[in-house]
Amino acid sequence: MNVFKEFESKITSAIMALDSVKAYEGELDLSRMTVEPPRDPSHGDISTNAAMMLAKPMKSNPRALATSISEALSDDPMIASVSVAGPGFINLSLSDLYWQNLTKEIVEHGENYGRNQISPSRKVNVEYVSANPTGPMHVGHCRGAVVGDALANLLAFAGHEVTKEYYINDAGVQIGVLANSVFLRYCEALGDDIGEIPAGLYPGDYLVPLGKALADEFGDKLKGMNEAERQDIIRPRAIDGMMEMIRDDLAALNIRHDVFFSERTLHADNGGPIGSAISDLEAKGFVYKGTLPPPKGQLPDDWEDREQTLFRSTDVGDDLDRALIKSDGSYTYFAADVAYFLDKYNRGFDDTIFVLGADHGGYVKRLEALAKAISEGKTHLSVLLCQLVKLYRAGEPVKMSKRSGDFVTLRDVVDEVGSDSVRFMMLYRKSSEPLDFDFAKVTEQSKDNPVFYVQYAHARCHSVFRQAQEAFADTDFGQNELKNADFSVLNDETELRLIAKLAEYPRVVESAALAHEPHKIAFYLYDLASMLHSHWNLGKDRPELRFINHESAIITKARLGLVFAIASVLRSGLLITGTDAPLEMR
RNA sequence: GCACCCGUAGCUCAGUUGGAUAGAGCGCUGCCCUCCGAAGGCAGAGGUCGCAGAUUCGAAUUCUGCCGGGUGCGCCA
Repeated sequence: MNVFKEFESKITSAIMALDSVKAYEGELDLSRMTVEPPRDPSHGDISTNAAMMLAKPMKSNPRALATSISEALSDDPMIASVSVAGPGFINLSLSDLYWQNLTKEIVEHGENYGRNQISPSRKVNVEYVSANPTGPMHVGHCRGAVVGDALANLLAFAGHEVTKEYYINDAGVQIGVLANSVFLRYCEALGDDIGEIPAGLYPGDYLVPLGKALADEFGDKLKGMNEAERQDIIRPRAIDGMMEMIRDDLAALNIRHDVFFSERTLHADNGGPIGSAISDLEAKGFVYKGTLPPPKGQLPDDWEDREQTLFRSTDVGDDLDRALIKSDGSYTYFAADVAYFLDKYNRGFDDTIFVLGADHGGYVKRLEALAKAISEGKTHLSVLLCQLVKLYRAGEPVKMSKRSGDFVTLRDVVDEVGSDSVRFMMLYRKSSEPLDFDFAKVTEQSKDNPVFYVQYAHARCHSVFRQAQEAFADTDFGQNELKNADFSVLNDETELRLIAKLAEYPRVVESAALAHEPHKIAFYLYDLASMLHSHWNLGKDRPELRFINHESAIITKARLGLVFAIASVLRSGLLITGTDAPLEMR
């Protein structure tokens, strides 16, 4: 179903059948051979570098080799013409029949066209968001959330078995701070005048309901307890409350995780899971006691050498060894990560992907080192770093201060501009590229707003169906009927180019999945939408090309098949990005 | 000081993993609605792919060194 793979194997067997190639049996490496659409459509439908690549090891002239390969290919009825161009490219033009048959196939598969491009399927864990459960989600979390979710959708569509995971950082000192902040709100709910929220505690109003709930449940009993006792009561309730809020925020962005993994569970039994994870590392020879060198730049004032339990991560690619146990004997945050990764590894994931913000860039090498050390190279860990987002309102940067809850929450943004706009905008850029997000622009209904443009194309397709049904009241334009349309009437150059664009979709899915680049889907959708709009307008100059041909149900049916195919791919891609594919725009 | 990310049209960005004459949107100029949704389309102008070397049939893409911008950098989480 992937055109390029199909012709790759045709080309490969044509090459292997050449006498001049047989002489080199087993010596030629075809792994660098490409079979792809040429940049310039005038060069045909498919281009390959095969001859240029093989010329050197065969001590042959690339153009001569290309000529003999193309002669071998020219018998194929699906190939309309073969030509040799430039330094030795072989360009193929496919026959109309090939594209017509492909249209039928796409109609048959509908939204599943392009699915399962990658085999064998792998078991993949994508961890994303993992915001601290101390408050509502911040805009800063937005990009990683969307990119992670779309990446997970993409990998699943491409054929992997994907788990969407959220790591709850519910074990650090920030949870103690959270509990104390909630306690203050509890006192407030009991009628105390709490005045200004002291520095160091979370000031947000979102804690007020939690304080009230505690007052309802416990009356004033908590006041009589010491801090440790009441923390034991408040912490789990506070964390649950925060996670409930975060889940709501995520749901507003159309995000649902499969697994919420709690850091606390790693600290159970006096940190048993962490202890045994460290023992595991130790058994593999990666743990020692020692001191770390001071940082190279300016020396912190309170710097002192301390002997600690360290992970020899420099043996597996890190810049510095990493501390596992603090000087007071407790575990570092990273130690919990060791146990967490071991847990994932034991759950059998072939790939472990972390989607992190650019401010976590310094963390990448130690995670990669961790995976190498624990799995001894058997599992693959990768980190997708998302660069920061700058907010603008009508061209002016939005000021944000963390003080007194004066930050922009994810919910504020979603409520103002809508989930679809947020998601698509976050995906309409390579994640390694910083992103400017302008409130005014993303609500605009114009070409400048890509999500609108793509959704409009999808709605337009369905508008054609509505119109066609009016024109041909007695004709069934359902999927089962359309797939049996006579596609031989799709023979205009512009129609065939549109089909050729659809033919690229599986390839785009594959390469986006392999490279962990969900933005490629968004860009492809934009291109496809653009071609649809363009073809639509062509119907003004050339009425005979309109989708609906009032003289002929046969032509209309075939063209509606094409429209159906386009709408299916648009919808399929929009589903990966996690945005809606509306039937009409209002 | 070190690590990671980024320098492509006036602006915001793509660039099929090393391919042919480097593309799109915005902005600018000029066109297209008696006609399936003009919320759209067509055409034009606009480039030393940060700089300098290296690798090869071939480099925006790979390597090295600079320049410029961003993010981090001992037990935080």
